[in-house]
Amino acid sequence: MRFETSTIKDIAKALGLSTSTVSRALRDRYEISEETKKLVLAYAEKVNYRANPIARSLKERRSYSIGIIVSEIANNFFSQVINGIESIAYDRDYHVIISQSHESYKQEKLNVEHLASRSIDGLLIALSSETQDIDYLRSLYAKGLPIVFFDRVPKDFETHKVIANNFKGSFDATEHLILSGKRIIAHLTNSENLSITKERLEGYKAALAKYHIEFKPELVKYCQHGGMHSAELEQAVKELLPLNPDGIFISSDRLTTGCIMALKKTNPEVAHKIAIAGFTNSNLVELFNPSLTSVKQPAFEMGQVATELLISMIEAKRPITEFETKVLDTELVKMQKR
Amino acid sequence: MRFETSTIKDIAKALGLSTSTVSRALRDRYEISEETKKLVLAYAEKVNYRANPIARSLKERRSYSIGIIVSEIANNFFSQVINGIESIAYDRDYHVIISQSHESYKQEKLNVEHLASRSIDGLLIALSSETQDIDYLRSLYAKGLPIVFFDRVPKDFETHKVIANNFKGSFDATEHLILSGKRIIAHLTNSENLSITKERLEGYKAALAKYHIEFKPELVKYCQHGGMHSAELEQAVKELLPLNPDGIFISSDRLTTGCIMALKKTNPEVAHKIAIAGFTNSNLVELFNPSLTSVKQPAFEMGQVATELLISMIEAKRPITEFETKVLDTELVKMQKR
DNA sequence: TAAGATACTGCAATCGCTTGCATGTAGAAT
DNA sequence: ATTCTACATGCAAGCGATTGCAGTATCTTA
Repeated sequence: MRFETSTIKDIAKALGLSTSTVSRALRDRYEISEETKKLVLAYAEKVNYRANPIARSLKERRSYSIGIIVSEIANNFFSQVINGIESIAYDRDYHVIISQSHESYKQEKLNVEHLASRSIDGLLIALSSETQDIDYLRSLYAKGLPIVFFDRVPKDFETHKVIANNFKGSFDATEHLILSGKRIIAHLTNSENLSITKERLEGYKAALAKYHIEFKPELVKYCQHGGMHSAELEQAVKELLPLNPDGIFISSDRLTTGCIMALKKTNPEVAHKIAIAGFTNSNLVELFNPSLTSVKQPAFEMGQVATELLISMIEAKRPITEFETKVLDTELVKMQKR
Repeated sequence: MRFETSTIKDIAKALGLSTSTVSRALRDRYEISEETKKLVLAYAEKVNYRANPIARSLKERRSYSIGIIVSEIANNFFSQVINGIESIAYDRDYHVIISQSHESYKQEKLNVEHLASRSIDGLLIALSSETQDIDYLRSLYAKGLPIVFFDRVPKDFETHKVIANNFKGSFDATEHLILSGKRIIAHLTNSENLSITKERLEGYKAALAKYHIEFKPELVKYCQHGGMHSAELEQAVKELLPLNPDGIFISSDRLTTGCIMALKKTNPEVAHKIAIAGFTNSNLVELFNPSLTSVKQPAFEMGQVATELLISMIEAKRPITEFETKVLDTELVKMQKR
């Protein structure tokens, strides 16, 4: 099966022009007379001509597409980020190619390298929870692949980054729990590798400190796989409950929903007694039972900002030396009274 | 900024061979001596050579990528389908490019045409709720673009299709409501254009008929935009409530969550009195309050089957004349006692 | 010894598009 | 009449990989 379309050559032949003239007419170059342009444009329209982007990519050595790596698209936060990315990319005539790491380092590396070999012009990436070694990214970056990190960013990698104000988001959520009378506040969080894990832990600690509540390391549980495995979560919950927490602050979308699920499953009787505050961009929070206080990240905006930065890198005439880390504010959505 | 990689030419120069020899060695052709092959392979490995897929696509007139159109990736059903698609596609060395129609016909058409011009080898599509005119798809299909429809399929379009057993899924859900004592069962559903809407309505009617409950058209509410706008849903709920339904059967993922949300928002006092059964692939159903009975579609499997069919079309030596419509069974997950 | 078989390797065209350079024409300026 | 400028168009190379055909070297076989 072959997919047939007309080429610049067909147009040239039909109009008795050379391919160069046609190409230039289509690109509206000054060398071509208005008359010829009209002729070409009209004919191109008639045969529904579409430039072959593959050929153009080969010639111009760029593909007008940008790669995205997230852990899961079935995650409210990431799918909202992707919507933000698309909204900007399509306006600027870029295409996006989405890949999922499923929180696996191996998968992430494979996907990135696959994308890179498919001539993406730039990469937007949120690291997987397993990722520690980012040398493969450094090497691609050194070869000239523009990269912008968002949400989960590496520590020492000089490029643009876009993150939420994780410290403040965590601080606010924890403070909210404290102000509603909770004193034994557990913290369920992601892999220690992640930037967001560290920042959110700091916010949590700071809120405790402000109200003179002692920080107890045993109240912090890390989930290596970011809640991808329910066993991991149930284990964490099982270890936390004997410490009698009256509140839990949870640091990611998947963990938040997963933790409530685990609580309900393993200890339904206490599920309603523990106040929960967590990061989540789910638009179904209002339906949850037990209900919770959520920290919403500006996901859509994050995607937009990251994409703008990436495109600016891609289209930069000369190497960029000044990099920004944009920090966007989160929003605290307090638990509904019921 | 330019992204530098080594080409076949570089290898040829370094090894004092011609590009054709290198190309043939890499593709393990019989004309090349074992010795030369080893040499080339070793060097290619050393410089981390990756064939430029753009160049290969141009030469071979195919891109090894397949396009996907869904209404929203932020939808459990679709994101699971996508995971199924990926699982097969990557195994067969295809890449996937995902686009969202956001339930808009215009957007859908735009995206499909964009994808087609980017030389996708085939298309997997679930129609938007607005879509009525599929001539643009017919024309691409006629030009040789393989297309497989899933979930939301058009009526008269001769190609492979993969759908859930919507009739049975709806029948089971409605029957379940009846067996739990409900008698005034409303039906909240998608745009009338969609195949799934018709099939699910039939299942609903059949269940009513089986128990000699009269079908009342006024108990059926259509949402043109598939629940993309909350106003639309709230309006539907507002019109339904005066009819005093004791059960509602809802026919799509987004509508199901949206409807519960609308109920809670506009009429919290009755929200718990109405039994709800609906299609949804959300993995958070257990958290919902009020809880509900859900019809789960075999989303992952649907993606897999559709992809296998599509790839078989793409790789077919001669035009295909026999088309299949695969029907996959749904699963009824009954409401949890609380 | 000549001719054929076998094993390797390279030349060059091709996919569709872009673009530097050369060419050609007409009118204006010297 | 000669030179210059402006405008319009075409030639051909090149992006990276694939592949039909041709060429060379070595070895068989009659």
